[in-house]
Amino acid sequence: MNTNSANVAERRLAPPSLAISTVIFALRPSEKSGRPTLWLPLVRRIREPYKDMWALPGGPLAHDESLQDAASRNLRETTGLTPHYLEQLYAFGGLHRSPTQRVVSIVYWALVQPTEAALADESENVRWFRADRLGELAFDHNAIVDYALWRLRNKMAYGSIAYHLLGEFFTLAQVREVYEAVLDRQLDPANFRRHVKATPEIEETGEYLQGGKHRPPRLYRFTGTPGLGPDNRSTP
Amino acid sequence: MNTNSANVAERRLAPPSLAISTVIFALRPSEKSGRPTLWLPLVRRIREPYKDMWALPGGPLAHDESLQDAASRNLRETTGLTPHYLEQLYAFGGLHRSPTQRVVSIVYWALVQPTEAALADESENVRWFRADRLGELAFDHNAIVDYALWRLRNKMAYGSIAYHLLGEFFTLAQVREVYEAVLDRQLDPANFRRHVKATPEIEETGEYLQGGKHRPPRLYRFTGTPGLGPDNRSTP
DNA sequence: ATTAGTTCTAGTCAATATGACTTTAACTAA
DNA sequence: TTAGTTAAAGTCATATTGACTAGAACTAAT
Repeated sequence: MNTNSANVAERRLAPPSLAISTVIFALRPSEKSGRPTLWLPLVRRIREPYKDMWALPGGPLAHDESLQDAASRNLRETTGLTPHYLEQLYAFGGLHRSPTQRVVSIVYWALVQPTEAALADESENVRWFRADRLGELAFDHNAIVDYALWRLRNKMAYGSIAYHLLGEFFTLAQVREVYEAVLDRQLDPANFRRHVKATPEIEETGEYLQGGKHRPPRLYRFTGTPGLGPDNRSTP
Repeated sequence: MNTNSANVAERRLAPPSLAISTVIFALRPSEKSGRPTLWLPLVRRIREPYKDMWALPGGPLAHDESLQDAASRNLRETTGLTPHYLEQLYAFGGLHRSPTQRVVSIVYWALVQPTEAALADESENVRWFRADRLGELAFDHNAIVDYALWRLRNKMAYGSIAYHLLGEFFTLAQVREVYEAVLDRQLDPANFRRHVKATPEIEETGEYLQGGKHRPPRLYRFTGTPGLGPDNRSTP
């Protein structure tokens, strides 16, 4: 608690510093049920404030990169991932987000495919957590993740965002599992199937997924693009 | 065009500067038809770059105010308005938004009621424009306004945002006019009425609007709150 | 005072979308 | 061959939506 008057004076003079952070979602099989669940990677803080606590990956904005590039680079540096979906979440700028200085964080959120997520770097200081079992994070990062989850559920209910959490080919049951994992409720398989098949961006392939102990399901492919925002183009 | 090497070196060293801007929407009667139309206030730039061009109201972020407070203050200082609705739009951080330095702008958008908007300060350097007839603005502000309009239309199609552009009491026809102005298409009065009357946040008053040359319409009141985001709470 | 003109308001009706449910198909494992 | 499993298609009742009709309630003109 060394908030002496010199520090306060310094803080008042210095402009707010700008940081970029990312919330990265991927599906991984739950340890117990084996069903897909939402996970996200966090990094351990190695210095004060909040030393040793888990936090969202993030860092400063380089002078020669756009916000989106900074988020993308950041994500690659900490986890080795290249996301299929990356969008701005929100700019967080409350006065007391960090105890030592005023920080404005522009936060992005990303979706990565499970094959990629499985290869992601994990180490002493980078670890994946279930999105619904995070514990207490550094700064206001719990609130940020909550908001990202809320946005994800919202987009899921409408747009065709679920496909960015899947690989190139998938069965309709897999799509349903994504929805069930994110929205956290069961969906009627027959009605869900009817709904998805009415989406023009979903294309039948001639292939079937073999290996199950039941009738082999047809494989589909997603032909749509992410939405359209001001930068990359997206956000309803 | 004085981008000499000294300037470039300076720019590379300096961290990106942070600014807050606002897109302020209000309804005003169209000059020709008299029907309500979307307008927004712009300020004339009094220095380079883009000297004498029109731009969104904006300014720096003070050290002791939140992003939302900064937007709110900014809006009050340039137009004298206190909006009923204020929400973060997007953080714009492209590399070449400003020719002289790297600027990251966190942009808010606001809705004000027509009674207020009518009282808004207007001067040599502050003027209201029809949202669909802006001409060329400074920086990337045309793109920002376009995006704000897109977001407004999106929210309008779903949520109960239209009421923040109206006064405390309104007729169902007035609500429909707001939708028609923003979405730019005609709506069936009877069906629209059925839709709005199914909204629980809309409350009948015992009053009727007199003075028209036809059957006097009932007045209604909006009892809902803005949505819920991370700060103020909002954004689907 | 009557009538025409206007918008408000409450309905009808058909088409479409949605949720709950049933049935048949196609595979594996015993 | 049969039981078990999920895929896939279809049924049916209900809810929502768009297009439309008709009476109610006012003003303005005749």
